[in-house]
Amino acid sequence: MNWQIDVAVQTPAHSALGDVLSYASGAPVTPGTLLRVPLGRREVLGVAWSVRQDDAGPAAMALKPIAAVLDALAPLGDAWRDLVAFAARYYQRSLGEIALAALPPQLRDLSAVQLARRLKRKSAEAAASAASGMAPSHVTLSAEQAESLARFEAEAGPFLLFGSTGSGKTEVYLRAVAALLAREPQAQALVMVPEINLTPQLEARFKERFGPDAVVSLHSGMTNPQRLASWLAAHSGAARIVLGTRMAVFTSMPMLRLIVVDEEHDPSYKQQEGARYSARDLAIWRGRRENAKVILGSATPSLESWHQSRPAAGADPGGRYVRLAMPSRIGTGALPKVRLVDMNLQPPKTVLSAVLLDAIGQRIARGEQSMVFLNRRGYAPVLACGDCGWRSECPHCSAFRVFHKIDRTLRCHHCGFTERVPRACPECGNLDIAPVGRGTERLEEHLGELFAAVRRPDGSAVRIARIDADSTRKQGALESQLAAVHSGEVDVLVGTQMIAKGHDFRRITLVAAINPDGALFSSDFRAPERLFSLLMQSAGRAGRDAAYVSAQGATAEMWIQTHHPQHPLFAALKQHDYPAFAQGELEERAAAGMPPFAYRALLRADARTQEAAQAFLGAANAAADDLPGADQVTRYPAVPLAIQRVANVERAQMLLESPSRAALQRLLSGWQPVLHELRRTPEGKGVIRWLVDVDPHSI
DNA sequence: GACTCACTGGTC
DNA sequence: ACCAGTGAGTCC
Repeated sequence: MNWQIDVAVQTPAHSALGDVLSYASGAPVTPGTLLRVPLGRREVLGVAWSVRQDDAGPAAMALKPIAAVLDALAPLGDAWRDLVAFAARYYQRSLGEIALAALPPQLRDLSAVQLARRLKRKSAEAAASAASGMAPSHVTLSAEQAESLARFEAEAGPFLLFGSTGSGKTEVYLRAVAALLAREPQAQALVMVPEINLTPQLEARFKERFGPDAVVSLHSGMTNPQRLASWLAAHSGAARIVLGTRMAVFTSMPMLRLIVVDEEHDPSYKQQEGARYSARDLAIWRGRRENAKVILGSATPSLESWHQSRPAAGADPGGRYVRLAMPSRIGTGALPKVRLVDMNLQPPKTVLSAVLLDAIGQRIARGEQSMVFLNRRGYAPVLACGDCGWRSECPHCSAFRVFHKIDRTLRCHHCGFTERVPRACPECGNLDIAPVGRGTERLEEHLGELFAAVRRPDGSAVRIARIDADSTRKQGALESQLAAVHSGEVDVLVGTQMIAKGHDFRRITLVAAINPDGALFSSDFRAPERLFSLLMQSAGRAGRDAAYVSAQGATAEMWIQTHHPQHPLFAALKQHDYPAFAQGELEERAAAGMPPFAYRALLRADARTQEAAQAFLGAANAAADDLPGADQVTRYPAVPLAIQRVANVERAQMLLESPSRAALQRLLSGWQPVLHELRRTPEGKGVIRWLVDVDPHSI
């Protein structure tokens, strides 16, 4: 008896190979089973996708036999394979690429025997550790929380939990999970957060409530053995709750019944390399496929989710999501007062306005903390020569290298190229080369000078700290720096948006955005949305500890320095009025035919020269004319990327746009084989790679 | 995408 | 003679 097994292995979408490779087997294999198969002269991990009896037909080609069956592990379920297949189709990647990326990396290196041994050890450990029970919650729910939970239990969803910072969204997640686990003894829940940094505090809260054995984490900051252990626990059903970043959306969870996507608006949910999937959108799809309820939570939802959760009105039947609103902050702490500083009224080149400095000074005098953020790390974004006009360009990229004063380097933030700062101008030898503009390092230094003479209530010197990607590079650095802020060792905290996300700084009563204007008139249509969300989140950092704030008699404040104080974005922000902001943005998007009222995709080409990249895109554009769906898709001409060259690779892209998602999908799938062919033509010469980005985040 | 292999140019 | 680095071709 002979069987033909079609296997998903890691092959890219742009290879001439099909989605699956066929192998011979003397015995049938359940689809979803992990296998080791020969591929060229190596042996790789694969997933059995489909199985056919192969007795009748003459062997068209001699198939290689399967090398090993990893049958110690339960096969991956139909639902998991459907999710992988959907993601591969929708995001224009190969089945194998998605499937293998969705499995823990260490599985690739284990033989059948090693895996079996490992599983045996795991099950012995599981039997030894006594099942730990749930700790009941001692928190009393607010009326809004109770109402949201009641509707969550009564309706099917998907749900958008629109709750302002401090409204207690996490408690709603915990209760929803607790109710599920109590009701169904096998059920599992998946909880996603945008950043690795946010997993430890969430993990602590979940473990406290559900016991340490019920909860596992899954994110790229873990070691391979840790990831494998978590994945196996999820796959076997032993772990009731999986916490993770976007990659966790693919975790095999046989009894998945609930998916939470916290801070669903966060751009981190969109993978930006390899398969460019949106974990939030896949969570919705997966929830529907597996009959799991989905909660998207945010204080500033993505406009897509906001629009999708609009209530019915007149002829409009409304969106597909159920909107649950929790507008109030828990406790007595009011939302912080938003104060705009009109920088047009300040002396030219002012970095920190006198009024803001005064406000920070008052906080210091009262022993309170302030947080100042600037979205640019390093000392200065450019180093320039005053004589000859030399500037610190990166030789490999079309970008400036950033001056880092701490280690006296010029670093390219795009390709990593680093050199020591030259003593004199490399062009003309002039010794007078100077930093232009400012980053967090310089801001930290500047604040230090301004407050050098100021004393804290106990007479000691003012302490200023900085948190950004540079200061937290070392393992555990972020934790220790956060701890220093919490313990009150810091008076003024300087940082990038890293400090605006999620972390509770209870004793901070002032938050300031120094220079957020760039996003107001950016060519990226999502920039205002991101800015609003960032400012709202930052404001949410202030005065979270109501008791502390009122005991101090202080009012929490959010300060914004801007040259455009009349901008409607700030008007909405002052009122903490996300709905007003969203309505304005959505009206603009509808008028301009932009997402969520249109669907988009990008085709990008990387090549040795810009001409080669554009020639490829031009040929691709011409070849798309007659494809199905083309009549409903607008194709824009190829343009260089904003940062045209990175690491000596020239980049160009073209935008596709359609009011119909289906038409766009049809065009893209018809295009795929054409693009493969193109690489072999003269127009494909010099193209290093091409890629399709469906629902791109920035263009 | 990951790998191998054949080929290049550099060095001892 | 030996290698690191690179480009082209293969993978059921």
